Amino acid sequence: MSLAADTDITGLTAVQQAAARQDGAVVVLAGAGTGKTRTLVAGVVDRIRRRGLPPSRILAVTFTNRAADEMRVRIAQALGAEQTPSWIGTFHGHGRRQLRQDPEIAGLRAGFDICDAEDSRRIIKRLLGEAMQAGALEAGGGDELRKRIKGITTRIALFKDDLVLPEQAMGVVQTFVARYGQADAEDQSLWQMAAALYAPYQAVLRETNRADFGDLLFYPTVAMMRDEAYRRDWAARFDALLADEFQDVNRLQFLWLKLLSRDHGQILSVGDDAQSIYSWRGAHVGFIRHFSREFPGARLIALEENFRSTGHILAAANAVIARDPERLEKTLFTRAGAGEPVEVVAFTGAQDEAQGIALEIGRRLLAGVPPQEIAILYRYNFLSRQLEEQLLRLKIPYELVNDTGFWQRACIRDALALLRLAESPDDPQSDEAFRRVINVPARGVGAKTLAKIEALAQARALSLFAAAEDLYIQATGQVAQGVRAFLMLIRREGLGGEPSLGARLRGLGERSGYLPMLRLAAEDGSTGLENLEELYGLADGFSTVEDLMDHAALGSAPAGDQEVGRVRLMTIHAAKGLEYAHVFLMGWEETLFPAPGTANPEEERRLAYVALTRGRRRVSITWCRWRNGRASGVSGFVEDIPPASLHRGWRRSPLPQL
DNA sequence: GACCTCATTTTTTTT
DNA sequence: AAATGAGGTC
Repeated sequence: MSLAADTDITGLTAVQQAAARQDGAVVVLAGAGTGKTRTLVAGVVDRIRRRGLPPSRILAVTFTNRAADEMRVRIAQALGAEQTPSWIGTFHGHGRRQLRQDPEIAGLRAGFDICDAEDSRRIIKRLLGEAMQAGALEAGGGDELRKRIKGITTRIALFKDDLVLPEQAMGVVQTFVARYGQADAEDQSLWQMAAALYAPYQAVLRETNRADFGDLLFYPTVAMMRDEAYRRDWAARFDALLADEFQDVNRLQFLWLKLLSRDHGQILSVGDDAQSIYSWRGAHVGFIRHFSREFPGARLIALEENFRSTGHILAAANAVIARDPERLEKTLFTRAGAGEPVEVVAFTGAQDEAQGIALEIGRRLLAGVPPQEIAILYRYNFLSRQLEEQLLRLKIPYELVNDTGFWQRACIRDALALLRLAESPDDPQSDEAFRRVINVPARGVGAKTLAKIEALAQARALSLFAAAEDLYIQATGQVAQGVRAFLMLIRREGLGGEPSLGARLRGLGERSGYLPMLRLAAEDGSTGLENLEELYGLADGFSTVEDLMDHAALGSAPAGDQEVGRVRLMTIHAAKGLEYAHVFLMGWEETLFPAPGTANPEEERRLAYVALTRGRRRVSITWCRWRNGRASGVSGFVEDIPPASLHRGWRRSPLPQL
């Protein structure tokens, strides 16, 4: 899709336009490549320009920051920046905004921190440890323990996504086992542990004035359910709601939208049930499939003309998804020609596969295909490994598309923890940050010393930082001196003085010894320094520490992410909503994809559908007979593709136009 | 008691 | 890529 066609709001098809102008509750069933985003953007434009609604009274919601940014840019292009609604954002972003205005509904104070999945896991780890010491729980050690920490954390998140309160959790365990689980003993006990730790976990968050991802929307929604006046207050702020990717909303998100739109019933939701791929995050495809049940009188409009792919690619995708019996009936068609059949190429091993793909990409690049028009998609992240090696070997420039990577890197989080600690050293809210940085670089504070600090903090109701000050104030010796220097640095920094956030971060990094430590390590090719430089630049774009921290937690990748001249590597999930002229789908083996023994085989099928429909002109599926010493056949999805649209082996045809 | 190095192992998918 | 665990040294 060219940029011009993309941004031209007037150039809509009749159906798209009807969808955009439709009044009341409406669900637009928009197949892949049918102009979903254009329609949504046109919907916003229509509400402002034709219906005359003030931009400030329109709320549009997406799942990813990328989608929100794209929508904002397109609306700004159509209407100008000053006419662009400020309530365009992700569910988490909106929830954050609402909770920042009313933190007391969650028992929080102004200035609460948002903690991400890693922070959550740290809390669960601590709680599990305490429960084990008390003999209340048995959670094993090592790998076992790590798995359980993760399992419990994700399950608590699923409780929230389904609007389950801590005190209700025990009662719904069996329901959740049936819905998500393998129903084995391990799964059962994980759900039970999650239910048991849910309340203590929330207590820790509240005591340390923090909210996790789920809380951002959970508390506002619960508050709106319980308190009609509160709900009305919020609902009255908006005249119209618009929701993107509606097939992936979970119960919590659905209810939030419903509570906000109940009074006027103005909600335009857009989605494709055939592309619902986030049930593991609590999404229920039923919300879009039975939309009119929840919004009586809702209109359903289907977009079926695909403007993206050629005929064979669509035929393949249609055939794969046709075997999902639950789906809403809808068949994509295109006016573009038949194009090239989908290729399927078999390899003997994983390395051959990676090499084969790299070589083929090399050929296409030589033939003049721009690198950014090529994407390699895989089911699991680990599949990118060997591919990267081969691309490096052939000197093919590539980019790992990984939305959240940057802000989760250890060095970025360390730097931010330093800043958080300097901001409010006496607040227990900063304890997690303290734990993170007190011994990086090494200052001789290990587990035993930390335990001593924690005990003192506990006994005297101090922050860890304040407790450490007390402990070290008159201690002597090499170690104590190093720690004391660090404590004093933080204490001084708190008094402020540095002009910009970037400069403050840099100063802290320098004087805490963090940057010098990285420089020592940099000789063996560490990327930490580059990342930090990027952080310093980005940080200057924020006016408050809070804004910076929120942004870091909510995980949008730094801009400058749209590198031209690089082949893209990503998971199928990450590719949703994107399109490329040339798409490689690797690892299509029956032992890998669909994932064997999955609780939700239909979702794997939809994932295959998403994968196939990313391609505009050429789609190439690869698989190998041996991977990790195990034999496998080709994925069943390949068998579903009509033979007429399938070609075995690379096709040596002249390369089609983009 | 703390810290270093080395090897091992891991992963569905992510806001 | 990063988070562990073991085993050895200071």
